[in-house]
Amino acid sequence: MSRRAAILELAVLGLLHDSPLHGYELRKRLNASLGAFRAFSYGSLYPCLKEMLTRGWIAHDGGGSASKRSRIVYRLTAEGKERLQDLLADSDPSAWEDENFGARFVFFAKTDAAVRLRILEGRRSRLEERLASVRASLARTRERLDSYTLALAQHGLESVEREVRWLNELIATERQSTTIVGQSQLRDEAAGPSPSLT
Amino acid sequence: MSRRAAILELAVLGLLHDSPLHGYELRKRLNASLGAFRAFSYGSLYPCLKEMLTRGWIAHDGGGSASKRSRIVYRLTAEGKERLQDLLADSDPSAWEDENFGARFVFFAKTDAAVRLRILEGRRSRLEERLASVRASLARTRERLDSYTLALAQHGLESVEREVRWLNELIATERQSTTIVGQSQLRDEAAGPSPSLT
DNA sequence: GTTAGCATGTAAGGAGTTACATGATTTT
DNA sequence: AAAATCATGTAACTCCTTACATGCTAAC
Repeated sequence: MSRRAAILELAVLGLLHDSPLHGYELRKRLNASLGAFRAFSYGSLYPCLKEMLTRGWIAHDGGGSASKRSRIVYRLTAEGKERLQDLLADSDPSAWEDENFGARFVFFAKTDAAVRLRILEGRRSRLEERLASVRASLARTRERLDSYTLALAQHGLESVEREVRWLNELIATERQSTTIVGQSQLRDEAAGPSPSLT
Repeated sequence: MSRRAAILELAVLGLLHDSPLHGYELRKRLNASLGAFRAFSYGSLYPCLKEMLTRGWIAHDGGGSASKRSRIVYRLTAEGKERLQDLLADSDPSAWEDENFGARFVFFAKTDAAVRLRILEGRRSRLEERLASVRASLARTRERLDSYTLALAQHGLESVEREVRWLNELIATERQSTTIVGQSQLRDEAAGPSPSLT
């Protein structure tokens, strides 16, 4: 049974939400979208597709008699769409970690403003916890550290601070859109709020 | 047998290079040093210690008769020190990936300038490859992407660019130290070159 | 004297990769 | 017609976590 890695399942559902795809192509897009934080091999993708098929999240045209074999094109079912929303909305504490947040963010345009806001805020508070704990541990051990370890810690801190500022901008933009447009903006998904990115 | 994860072995050798430690304490320091990119549980640490013991990289005082049990304090052997240098110097392509680079950088002060420089340059060229491939894929697909995916890609690119600049500074500093002091600077390890970090 | 934290260890299992096996289709 | 690359799939193996089992030692 093997409780499938949420991240791979999420990514497959997200990609198939746009258009039907076969495994080989799916894997290329997977590693293009998630490329920065994660890569998957066929050895994990194909078994995952198999299981998602039995669960009913996805389907393929097995209808035709002796149709062209080779490519097996999967598409999302209605249950699969629901499942995608559930996965995106799920706020298990691990959802704020680097990889899981990244995977959710990639498919942001496929969910609604309330969920987006919750994810962004969850991520931000996760990063702020991390900042606090790193700063504390740095204050405790600063004297004992060589300059390389210090330089790494410093660079790490600044990266996290940068991400927090980025999240602040995104959150501000989301709130504006929500306030002005109200609930019914679930329709203008494809465009998104276009936050400033300088 | 299980070809042990280089990263855990490296970290243990690096920590014991400073002072003898027992497993429990080792794990705390491990997750403090590597904290940002990696965490280990006892379930991987203790078996690793056991194997490193049989390989002769580390040793513990089994000499005393019925000495205080409970804590088992490990120290680095001469072979262990060599092994640490080998691991730090090893330039397997995977050595430039995030986690592996981080682990090497943490123990930079424990190796010599030539190795440091090679690692920094290896990491930089790895990042430049990544930049090139992300930029290429972005150029190809820019039109098809929603603004969220674009924002994430943009933020990711800027993070990598920032790290490249950071590496450039470190490399420049290393080169200066090497040129001025020559080979014999292996002695002033503990201090390090103190690059500017603004 | 009992709770909390220190300290060591192991067995089962999860999540994924590598390497292999196989065949179709396109390119040269 | 050979070589490359598209396409699917599986078995073995790696690395690590979780959960458990066990006892010591300090604090209240």
